[in-house]
Amino acid sequence: MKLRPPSYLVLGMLRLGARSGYAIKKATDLSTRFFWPTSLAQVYPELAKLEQAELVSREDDPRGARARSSYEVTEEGEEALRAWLRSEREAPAQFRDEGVLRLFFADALPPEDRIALVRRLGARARDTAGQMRDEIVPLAEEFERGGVRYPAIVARLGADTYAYAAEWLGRLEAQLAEEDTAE
Amino acid sequence: MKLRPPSYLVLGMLRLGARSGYAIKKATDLSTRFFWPTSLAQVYPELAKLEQAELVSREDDPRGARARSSYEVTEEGEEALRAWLRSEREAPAQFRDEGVLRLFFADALPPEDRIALVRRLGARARDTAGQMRDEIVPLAEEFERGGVRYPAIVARLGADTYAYAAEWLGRLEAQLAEEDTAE
DNA sequence: GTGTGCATGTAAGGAGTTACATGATTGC
DNA sequence: GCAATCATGTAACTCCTTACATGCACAC
Repeated sequence: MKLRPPSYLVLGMLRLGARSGYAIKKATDLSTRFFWPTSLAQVYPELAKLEQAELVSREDDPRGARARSSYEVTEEGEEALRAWLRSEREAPAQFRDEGVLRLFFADALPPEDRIALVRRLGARARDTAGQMRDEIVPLAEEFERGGVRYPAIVARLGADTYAYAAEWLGRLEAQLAEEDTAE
Repeated sequence: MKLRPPSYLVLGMLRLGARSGYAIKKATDLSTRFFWPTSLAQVYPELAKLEQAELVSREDDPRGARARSSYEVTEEGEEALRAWLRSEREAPAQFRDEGVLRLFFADALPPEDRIALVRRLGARARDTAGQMRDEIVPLAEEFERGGVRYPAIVARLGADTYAYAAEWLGRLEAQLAEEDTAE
């Protein structure tokens, strides 16, 4: 079985304490969502493949009459995760943002529409930064108190970087508004 | 025809002076690559669809014996581009970065490997920032001298944001190194 | 009793990439 | 002469998302 980033996401989340496929998906929504989102339709088949490869082990763990599977990372799974974490080969980061694409072509708009576009982008960046600061970072810091540090580090890196971009766009907006009134 | 971001990418690049499918792809590699990459296998079918919808017009424009199509944005195409630039609806930004995913799970590694991982991430961010600063920004500034400002604005936003992330990771690396020697 | 959350999966479709296929032009 | 670049397209494949399908548990 060829392991890809979604495999390591599942492996890593199990290692951090998520037990079911559902829990893994929920955990990603509260943490890796901003740099590696996933869906249930990815998680369940991935778990099945990892079980077949004996990188995770499965146990029945029903809640009342409702069936549930409880997964754990095996020793081989841990080893595979560490090997990936150490490996140098890596696909380049992929960023796709329709908002920035709009900004790139903004010269086609009249000045007031350009400023509105910059304002919208700035507001969105502020929103994202705020969401990370208020929702993602505090959750990650609970793990940090338990000795698991890196989720909090990544959360702060994300929050700070988005905040930086938000400020940058704020300054641009102010500058454009000034130019506009100066005429 | 339903227009999606790649359609507007093609439309916008034609508007900025690219004439052929090949030229559009080359232009994206030198500008939008970091927030909206594309491939020739996307550009050519997109051009054909846009022509059918009469948002672009095509002319034969051979170079010697080699056939070439020269495209131009029609009035309807301009209008469609402006409508998109003004529209508020927008898919959320998508960022996928295997490097950051690794960092998120870095607690599974021994301290020295964690530092090496942070160092690699920092170096990569510095590389990207440098590439933007040295290759993308100067090219965009040529357009700026011709009155087309936003490609340069976006290039600077990207270069500055990556530089910020690179510095952030540099500080983290220094801090981790200090903790490690302190023990 | 009812809505929200927990829980597990499959099927179909969309978006984008890499590989394949071909050939002329230009600069060294 | 040869390599890099210009130029156009198609086919196959991968990855991922949305929609579909189902049903229990728990809190209000």
